[in-house]
Amino acid sequence: MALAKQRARRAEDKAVRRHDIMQAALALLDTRRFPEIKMIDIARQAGLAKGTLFLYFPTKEALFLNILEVELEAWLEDLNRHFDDDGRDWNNAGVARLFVDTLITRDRLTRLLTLVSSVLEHNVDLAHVVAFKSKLVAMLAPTGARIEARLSFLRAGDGVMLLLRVYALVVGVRQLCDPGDIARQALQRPELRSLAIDFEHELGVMCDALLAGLERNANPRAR
Amino acid sequence: MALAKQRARRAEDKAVRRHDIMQAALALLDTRRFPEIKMIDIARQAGLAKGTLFLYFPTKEALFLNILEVELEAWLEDLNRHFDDDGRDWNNAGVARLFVDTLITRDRLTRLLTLVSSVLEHNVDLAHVVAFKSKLVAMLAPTGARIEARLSFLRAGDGVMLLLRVYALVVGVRQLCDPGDIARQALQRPELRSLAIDFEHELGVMCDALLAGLERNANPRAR
Amino acid sequence: MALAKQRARRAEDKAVRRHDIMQAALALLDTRRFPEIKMIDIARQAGLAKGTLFLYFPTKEALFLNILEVELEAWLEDLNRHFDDDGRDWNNAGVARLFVDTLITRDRLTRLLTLVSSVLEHNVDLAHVVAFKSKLVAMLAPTGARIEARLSFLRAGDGVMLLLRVYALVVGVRQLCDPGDIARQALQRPELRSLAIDFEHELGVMCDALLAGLERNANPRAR
Amino acid sequence: MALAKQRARRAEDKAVRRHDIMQAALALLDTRRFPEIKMIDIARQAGLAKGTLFLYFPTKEALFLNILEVELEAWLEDLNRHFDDDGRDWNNAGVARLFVDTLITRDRLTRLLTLVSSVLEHNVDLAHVVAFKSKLVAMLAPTGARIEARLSFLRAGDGVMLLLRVYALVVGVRQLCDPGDIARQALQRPELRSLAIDFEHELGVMCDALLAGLERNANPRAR
DNA sequence: AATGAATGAGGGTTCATTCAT
DNA sequence: CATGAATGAACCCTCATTCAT
Repeated sequence: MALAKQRARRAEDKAVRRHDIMQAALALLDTRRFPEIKMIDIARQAGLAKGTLFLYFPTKEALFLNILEVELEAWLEDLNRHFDDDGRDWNNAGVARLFVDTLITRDRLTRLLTLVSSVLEHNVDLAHVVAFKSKLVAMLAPTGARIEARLSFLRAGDGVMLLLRVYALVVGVRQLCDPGDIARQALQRPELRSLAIDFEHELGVMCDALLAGLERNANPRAR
Repeated sequence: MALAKQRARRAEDKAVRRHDIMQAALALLDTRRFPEIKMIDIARQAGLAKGTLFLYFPTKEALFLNILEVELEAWLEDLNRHFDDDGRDWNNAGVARLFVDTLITRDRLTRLLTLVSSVLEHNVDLAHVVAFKSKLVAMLAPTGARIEARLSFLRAGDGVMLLLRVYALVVGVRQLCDPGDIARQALQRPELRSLAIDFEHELGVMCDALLAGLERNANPRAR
Repeated sequence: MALAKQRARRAEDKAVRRHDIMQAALALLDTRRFPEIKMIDIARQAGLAKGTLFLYFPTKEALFLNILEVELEAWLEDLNRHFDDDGRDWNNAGVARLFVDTLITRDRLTRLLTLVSSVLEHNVDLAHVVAFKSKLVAMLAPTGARIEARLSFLRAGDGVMLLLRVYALVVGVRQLCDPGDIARQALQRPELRSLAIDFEHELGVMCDALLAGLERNANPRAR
Repeated sequence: MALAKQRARRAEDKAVRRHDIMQAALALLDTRRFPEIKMIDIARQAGLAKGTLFLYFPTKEALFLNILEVELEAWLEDLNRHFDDDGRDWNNAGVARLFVDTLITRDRLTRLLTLVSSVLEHNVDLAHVVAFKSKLVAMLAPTGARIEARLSFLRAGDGVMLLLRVYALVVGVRQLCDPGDIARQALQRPELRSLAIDFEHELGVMCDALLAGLERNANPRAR
C-alpha cells in the first residue's frame, strides 16, 4: 500500500479535502469531457486512492453536481456584487454584457451546465436532486430580485425566470459553438466555416436579443 | 436460426431497409433516452439481426446522426412550404409562431438536436461528420434565404444564422424543461414548482424574444 | 482481438459449447473453491472470451446451478440403473452402499451440493430457481419410487424424502470432513487428529445409520 | 468526531468490550447472512468505531469463529448439565430429543455451524484455527464422555464422534431446510411444496434415526 | 446481404483492513 | 486504546462492434 495521505480528521480538513477533490475533477474537465473522465483519474489528480473519493461523494455524478453548485454560487454572487453597483447605468445591454462577461471567464461552469439534465441528474438519488434544486432556487432568488430592481420592465418572478433563460441560452450556445474533436476538424473545411461560431460573441448576441426582445414583448403597446 | 430476412439487392431495397432501421430507432426514442437504447433493441424493433444494422450504419452514433439529418430535412422543408405562402402577413411573431408550431410536433427532432454535439458527433469518423455538416449547410441555405425574404431587417446570411440560433434555443429550452426521471420526481415538490417549465410555452417566449430582440438590435438608431 | 473461436450456430453446436463451458468450470472446481473461481478463469479454461460465457449463462451462479443439475441427473440415473438390477438382494446396507459408492466417485457433485442453498440460489432469478427445483422434483420422483420398491419399510413419498436426507448427509459430512487449506494444516497436529475424518468412511457410516435408524423408527412395535 | 468510548485498560474491561462486539455481531446474524453483515454494521451496533473491532479480532472471520466458540461452549455446557441429570431414563430417543431441544432454541449456533468450513476457517491464520480446534477438542471430550456413559452401546471415543455427527446433521439439515430469499419464494409454489421442510422436525427425525441406526449397526449380531 | 455468436475493453463501487492522529 | 479516514484490490456484467458462416 502506498503511503496514506494525511488524514482529514477535523471537519475543516475534510472540507479542504472535498475541495481538493472537486478541484481535481474540475481540472480534468478542462481537457476532457465528462464521460472521458474516470474516477481513478480524479483520484490520481488529487493524489488520493479511488476509494477515498467515495467517502466524500456517493457517485461520480454527485461529485460533479456538487461542483456545479459551487461554481453556480460563485457566479451568482459575482452577479450580485455587480448588480449592487449603483454607479452603473443599468439597461438591457448592460445586463447582457454582465452575463456574458461573467460567463466567458467561467468556462467550466458553462460546460457543467450542459450536463445537468442529461447527466448529472442521473445516478443520483432523489434527495440529492431535491437538495440541489432547492439550493438553486434559494440562490437564484436574491439575484433575480436584483435584476428585477435594475430592469424596470421586469415583474415579480421575472428575474429568476430570466436567469433560467440565460441558463438555457448558455446550454444552447455551448452546444452550437463547442464542437467535439472530430467536429472541430470538420469545421476547418472552408465550406463549413459558416458553422464555426464563436461562443463569446454568440452568447453576447443572444443575451442582447433575449433582453431586448423580452422588454419589447413586455410592452405590447409599443409593437 | 431465424429465417434470414430477404436480402436487399437493389439499391432501392437497401434504401427501404435503411429507412426501416431508422424508423425503428426513432420509435424507441419516444420512450427512452439515447444511452438506454441498445442496438439489439433497434434490431428487434426492425425485425432484423443486430449485425445487419452495421451493414447500413457504421456506428450507433452514425445511425442517429442520419436520423437527425432526415428529421431536420423534413422540418426545413416544412418551413420552406410555409415560408412560400404569400398569403401570410410575415412578421417576427409569425415567424416565431411558425418555428414553435413546426417544432412542438417534432418531439423526436428536438430530442435529437440535444444530442448532436455531445453524442452524435463522437464515435463517427471525420468523413461522416463532414458529410452531415455539408448537407446541413446545403439544407439551411434555402430556408435561410426564405426567412431573409420574409423579415426585412435580416441581411444576407442572417437567415441561416437565425436557424442556428433557433437550434440553440431548442437545445437550451429542452434541457431547461426536460427533467430526467429523478428530476421529474423532485419537481413534484411544491417548493420546486418554479423550476417546472413548459417546453412549448417557453420555446415560444424565447423565439419571440429572440426575433424581437434581433430586430431591435439590428436597428441601432431605434435604441 | 484474438481469433474468434468457431461459431456455434446450430442448436447442437451451442449445446456443445454450453457443455464445454460447464466442463471448464467443473475442471476448475477440482482445484479451487467456488468463490475463488473467476468467470475470466472459466473463460480462459474454455478458450473463450469472458463475454461469451454470459451468452450461455446469465450469471456465475446460474452456470454452476446448471452444472449441478446435470451432475445430479447423472447421479440419479446411475442410481436408477442400479436399483433396476433385480439380481441384487436389496436391504438397508445395500442401499447405503450404493449411495456411498455412487457418491464418492462424484467429488464434484458432492462439492456442488454444498453450495446450493448458500450460494447457487443467490444472484439467480426466481424463474431459474423455480426451474431448477421443478426439475429436481421431477428427477427425484422416479428414483424415489425405485427406492420405495426396494425397501419395504418405506411408504409413498419416503423415497424422495430419503434422497433429500442423503443430500443433507452429504452436505453435512462434506463440511465435517473437508477442511479448507488452513484447517488442513491444523489437522496435521497430532492432538487434532481426532477431527480428521475420512469422507468416504463417514458417509458410509452415516448412510448406514440413517437407513437402519429410519427402518427401526418406522416400526414402533419393535422398539 | 464522536466522543471516543472510554478506553478499556484492564484485561477485565477488554473482555467486556470483546463480549460487546460479539454480541453485536450475533444480533445482526439474526436478520442477515454472514456475507451481508458488514464490519461497519457490527461496529455501529456495538457503539464502536470500525477500527476498534480490529483491535479485538484480526479479521471478520476470526470474530465469528470466536463467537461460534462461545456459542458452542454454551451448548455443550447445557448438554453436560442435562446429561448429569440422573433422574432421566436415558435412551436413544431421549438423547436425540435433548440434541434437538437444545439446538432449536439456538438458531444462531446452528447458523454459525454452517459457516465453519466454508467461511470461518478462511482468512484466519493457522494459529487461530489450531486454537479453535484445540478448544473444540477440549470441549467435546467431557460431553462425549457423558454421552458414552448414558448410551451403553457407545465405545470410547464414540461420544465425541457422535457430537461431530450431530454437527454434520445440523449443517446438512440447515441447508436442506433453510432456503435463501429467492428459494423461499420458489417454495411457495404448490408443486414445490415437497421441498419445503421444517428444520425442527427434520432435525428430530435425523437425530432419532442416527442414534437408532448407530446402535443397530453397533450390534452386528442383532442384524 | 443477413445472421447472431464471439469478442473484450471498460468502470463504477464496495468493504475488509490499515494506520495516522 | 480508540478513532475513522484512507486504501486499493477485487469483480461481475454490458454492449457496441466484428466476423465466421
